[in-house]
Amino acid sequence: MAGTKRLTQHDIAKLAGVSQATVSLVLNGAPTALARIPQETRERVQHVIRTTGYVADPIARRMAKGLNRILGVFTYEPAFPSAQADFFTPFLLGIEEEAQAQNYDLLLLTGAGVGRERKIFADGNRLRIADGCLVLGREFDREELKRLVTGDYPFVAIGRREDAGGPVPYVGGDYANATRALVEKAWALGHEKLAYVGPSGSAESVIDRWRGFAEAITAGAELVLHLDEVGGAADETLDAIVASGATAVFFVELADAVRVEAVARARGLSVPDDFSAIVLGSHVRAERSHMQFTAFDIPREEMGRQATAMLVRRIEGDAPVEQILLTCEPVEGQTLANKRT
Amino acid sequence: MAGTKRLTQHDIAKLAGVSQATVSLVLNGAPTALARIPQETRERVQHVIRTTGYVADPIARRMAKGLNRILGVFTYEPAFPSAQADFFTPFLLGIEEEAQAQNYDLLLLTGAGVGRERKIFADGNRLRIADGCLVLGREFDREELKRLVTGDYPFVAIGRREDAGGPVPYVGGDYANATRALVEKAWALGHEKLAYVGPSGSAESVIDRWRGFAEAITAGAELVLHLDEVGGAADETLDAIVASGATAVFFVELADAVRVEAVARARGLSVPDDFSAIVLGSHVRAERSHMQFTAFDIPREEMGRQATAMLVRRIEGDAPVEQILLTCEPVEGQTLANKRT
DNA sequence: ATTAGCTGCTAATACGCATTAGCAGTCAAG
DNA sequence: CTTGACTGCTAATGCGTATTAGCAGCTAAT
Repeated sequence: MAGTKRLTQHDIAKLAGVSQATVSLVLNGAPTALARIPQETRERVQHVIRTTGYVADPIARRMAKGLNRILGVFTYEPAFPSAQADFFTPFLLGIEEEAQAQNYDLLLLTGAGVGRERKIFADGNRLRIADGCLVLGREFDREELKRLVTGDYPFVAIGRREDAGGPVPYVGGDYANATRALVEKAWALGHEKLAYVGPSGSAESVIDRWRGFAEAITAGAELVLHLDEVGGAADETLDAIVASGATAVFFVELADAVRVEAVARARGLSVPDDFSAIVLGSHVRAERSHMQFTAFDIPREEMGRQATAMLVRRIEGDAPVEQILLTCEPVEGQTLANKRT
Repeated sequence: MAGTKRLTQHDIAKLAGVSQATVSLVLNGAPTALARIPQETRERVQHVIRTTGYVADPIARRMAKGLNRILGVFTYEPAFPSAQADFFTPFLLGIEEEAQAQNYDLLLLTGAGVGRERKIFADGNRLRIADGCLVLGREFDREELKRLVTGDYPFVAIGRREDAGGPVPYVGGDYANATRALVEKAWALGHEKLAYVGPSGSAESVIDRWRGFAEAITAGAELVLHLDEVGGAADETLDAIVASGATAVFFVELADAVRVEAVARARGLSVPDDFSAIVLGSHVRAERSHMQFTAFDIPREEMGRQATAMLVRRIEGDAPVEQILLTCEPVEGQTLANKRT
């Protein structure tokens, strides 16, 4: 490994019989400056560069210029490990695509620490290696977010975020309207007694769903059951649903829907004949379940792409704070019955 | 975005009433040097650092020290886009895990260029930002590989690679022996006429499988059919298999096996009753196929982990070239029949 | 013949940090 | 009271590049 020293512009300069500054100018001088270097000299320098295979050290470049075409990606949970893999992958897909299109590389902020919880500002703030960063995760640390907002470091959140000492630039999914649309659809199909399985607080994504649900329900339908805690025994959840007389059940988590449906089937109940089930979101590998739930689609790749584009805008153009919510199209599915027929 | 200028050690120094050098020493001076700075001064500096939230610029750090705890990950194909996603993800999973354990961040080398083929040495060699890099992909550019081997930049390939101007450090899967084991198992179960569907050349991974197969077959079995081209019409492949009288067919690609089996079933033939099918490798989402093929397992995550560990060894310790082949355990499956009973 | 303007370059500096040599002061031993 | 060792720091330098100011030589215009 210890071997040939890395070539520098100085070496090239000596070989070409010019100064280091000239080499730098030949490589990437402004047109006005380049105009003052005759073709002949330029070719001499280029030739040396080509034959030696010299490439500028990006670190030094960044040192001098202040930018290095790297985007940081910070995830509050490890990006790949199995459980999460399906959650982050679609985002990363879009991010990588757009980063490539914009000619940026990606720095996955990983090291934050084994076992300990991940913090953006934890260690030597390796973040600053990147020109800006994307932040993703189900729940954000509000203190850190505040610090980001107040600071002068370009970043974009994936997923809507409440103001934190100022507006947060983000690209999110419009869960509220998507949820509302599903509620209204259920109402249109004759469902008047509704149940909601999932929390209504904490993370923005959860709040938005509940808000969309709550706003739509004032239109006439009735909320006959709201189970806040998730992941509880599917048995009990089903009991509660049956007891409530709900005809349509809205699940925040696909997993809950899957378990409840399984238990229902085991008891001889049928979805959607005995009650309809609607899932508020799409989940990768949903196809594993043999049942196609009525739901809405979260355009994760597109969110990644747009967030990346927004970040680049902020880095390069000093653009103002933007907040984008992407439409989540409904997914037909087979679990929402028509009560009117 | 335009806002407070980034803090530097100089600012801290002024605030604490010391020199920049002292700040640097307090932050990360060698014990011997630290011993010469009294507790009181150290605390004063630390206090300023804490209250201002200063963090050292990693770029400048790297500039001065030469290392920055970043590992590059170069993929010859885009890492996430759907088709490839399942191929790279398991590797990345292992890589991220180990990188985190070793406290390194990951730089995904992306930007190489839209549309054009990806080259390690393409652009401004952004590679050098990282302290070393992992290279993955089905097929490598041999010229580039040679340049890497000859150069003094630490790297590790994932997957076995032939010498390229010198031995290539890698962590791969032992496909040859895994293949041999499956052939011998088939032989032990009474299969004497074998078919091989898949290429025998080009990429190392393909060569190894064929080598393992060819070596095992000398033991007595007979190769009655070798279809080199893959992805051909499954119909014709099946015709050839049937005509050859082979009792066990080895597939390099799972996809081929799946298609052939489907066509066979459509014709009223059964795997493994009419002929056995063995797949030389494991594939993510293999579970999608309802048939569990007899195969061997490729420990992709472990490969990622070990490659990362090896790379860190090379970066930090100037370790010699290592070449590791991980054992690929056989997967029982239901497609290899016993002919002896 | 002076000036103005152009050409073809180079010297010098900044970027933020790590590191080394060494300075000024104190204190104890000889 | 000189020497040496030790303490508590700082000045200076280098890392490899980008960038700006400007120098020397020449030509053409006044």
